[in-house]
Amino acid sequence: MHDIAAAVGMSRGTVSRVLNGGYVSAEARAAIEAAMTDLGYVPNNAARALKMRRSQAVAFVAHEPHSLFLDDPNIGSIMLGANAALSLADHQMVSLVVESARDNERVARYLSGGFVDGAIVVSARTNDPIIKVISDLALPAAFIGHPPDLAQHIPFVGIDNVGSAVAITEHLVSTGRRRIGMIAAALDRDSGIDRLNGFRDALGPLFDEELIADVPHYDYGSGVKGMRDLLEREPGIDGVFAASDAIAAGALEALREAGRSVPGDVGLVGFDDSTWAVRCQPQLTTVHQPAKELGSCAAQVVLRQLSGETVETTRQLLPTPLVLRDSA
Amino acid sequence: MHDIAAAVGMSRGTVSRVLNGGYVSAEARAAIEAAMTDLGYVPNNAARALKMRRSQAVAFVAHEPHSLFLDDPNIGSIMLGANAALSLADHQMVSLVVESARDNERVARYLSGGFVDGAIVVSARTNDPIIKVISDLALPAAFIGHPPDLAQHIPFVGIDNVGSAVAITEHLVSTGRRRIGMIAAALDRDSGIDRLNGFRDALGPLFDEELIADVPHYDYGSGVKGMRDLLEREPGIDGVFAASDAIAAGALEALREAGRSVPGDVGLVGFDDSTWAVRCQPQLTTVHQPAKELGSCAAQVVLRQLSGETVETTRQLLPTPLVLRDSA
DNA sequence: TTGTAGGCGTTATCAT
DNA sequence: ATGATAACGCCTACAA
Repeated sequence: MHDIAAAVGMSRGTVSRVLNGGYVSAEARAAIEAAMTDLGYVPNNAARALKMRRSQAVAFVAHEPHSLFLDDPNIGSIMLGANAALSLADHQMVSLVVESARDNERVARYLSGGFVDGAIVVSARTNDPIIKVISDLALPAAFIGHPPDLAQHIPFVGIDNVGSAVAITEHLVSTGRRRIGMIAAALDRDSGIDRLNGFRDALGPLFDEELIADVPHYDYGSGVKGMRDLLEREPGIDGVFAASDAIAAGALEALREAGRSVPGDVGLVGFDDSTWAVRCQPQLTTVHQPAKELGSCAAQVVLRQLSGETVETTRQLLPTPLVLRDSA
Repeated sequence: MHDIAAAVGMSRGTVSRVLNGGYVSAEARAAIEAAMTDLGYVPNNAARALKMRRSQAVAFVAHEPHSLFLDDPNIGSIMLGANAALSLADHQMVSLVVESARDNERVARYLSGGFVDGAIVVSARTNDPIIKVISDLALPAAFIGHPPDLAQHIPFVGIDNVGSAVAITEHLVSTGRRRIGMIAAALDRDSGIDRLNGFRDALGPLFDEELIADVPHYDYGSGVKGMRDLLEREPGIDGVFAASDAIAAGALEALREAGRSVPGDVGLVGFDDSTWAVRCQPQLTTVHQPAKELGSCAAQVVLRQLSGETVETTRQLLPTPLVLRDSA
């Protein structure tokens, strides 16, 4: 900027003013703009951020992306939704991946360093350093997936896993199934626990502890393993709630190899309404998870905080309509 | 930093030295560190970046992520590979999504603003502003997926699409197939064109223009559409090269609905060796694409430039071994 | 309408 | 071993 001010023989103040839209004469503006393209001037965001205490950037922090990226199509949609909303508000979304302890540490530093004005955090764990940093710095933030239990004041946007599980299970019952099992996944996260609880609640007296297969992840492999397990324990099983569509797809495979037809012999339902659901044969009846909306909603929440609004609803649940297809 | 210097009655210079490891007495260091945790000091990266002209951050720019995230599992693996490599070198990967013209513009500004020291760019198009920015600023960079045609000096890491296509096609021929078609995708990108060219080369006199189905994207839906098309044009088809595993999975579906067995009636091969390949029934014979390595390799290239090394090999191809499974 | 000057939080070069 | 002090590139009163 110094050089361009010198080039046109004016002060840097004036140059700054054409950048930020202050009072400047038409001719001065023209000359300066000419010089800018001429000398290939590019504003330095780092300097601007330092002075303004604003970077116009918002972080999107994704935990455990390994499994998420590969088998859960949601994270991509959530990102896209968030990016679209931030983009509209002229903010840059920068997404940070935390896979290792080292990452966790570094990302925490990054968040507190003035490079971002706020953060969207998906599926953080209870004791993540990230949570502490955000809380300590009062960094405008929104959580997706896990409510941040040790920082109740941080806004959270998610879905009602219990209610959704109840609804889909009731659908299974309404189709006449009586020996209904569940492939429950990720019981170390509350989405997993909630879905199981919803299932149990909805079934009431029909619930049988023996018909729960407990698998680690929301992925295809876990689905085939879980279904085989269930079939072995109860050959007469006639309904299955898979904790995710990917799991349901795996279950479908296991059912096929066992010679069971779907939905003839057994009714099968999933969760997510991801691309899996329509790839399967038969297509899956499932719970629609509004991934894109989750992302854009979280972005809005952060943006509102940034613009000084105090966010009132600290805990926001998006609707998850049932999608009835062919598998049950 | 000012406050903590004041708190211990020392100059900010000394405080800075304990941060960066200069000469400082044990007692001074102890006092300062105590004050730091006490006052909850967090270093300001923006200021440091301004002074050092180094942010310790590298951008990961993903184009057209919509289709990539949803149907091409590669982008996730590439990201993870890049992140791992950068993480090891204590650099923060920040990934930027460009979906709209607006995004493109904003990302270009972001790249030139001093927030990042370099960039990894995946599947850029010829006339992306990004390319110009990188070239103009001489920003250390590496491209993945598309060689940056109008900036030949920017390093590129990728795979040999032509060679890989030749190899997998020859395998198809070696299994005795004679009426071999291809579901060719993304013919507006050079990966798409190269795969088609490899197919044509390998087939020689066996090549028949009529047996090429041209579909827009590397996704499942395109696969079923493409295969139906092929079956209609040539019911006697006995071999198919799908331009990606997702396409092959779709083709499998179309073949099943047409009552053709794989690999009995028709041999089918894919490309990518993504999770699709092992989910299918039968599992796919395909070309292994080293997604993770692509990412880490690109990261290394950028890191080398950052450490002052002049990168010699500006164009680097990673090996793509054939993976023989059950579909051909 | 334009120039001047101070400061945002760091690091680095001098002295001391 | 430590303290001044001058940048880094930008914005913004305040003055002119």
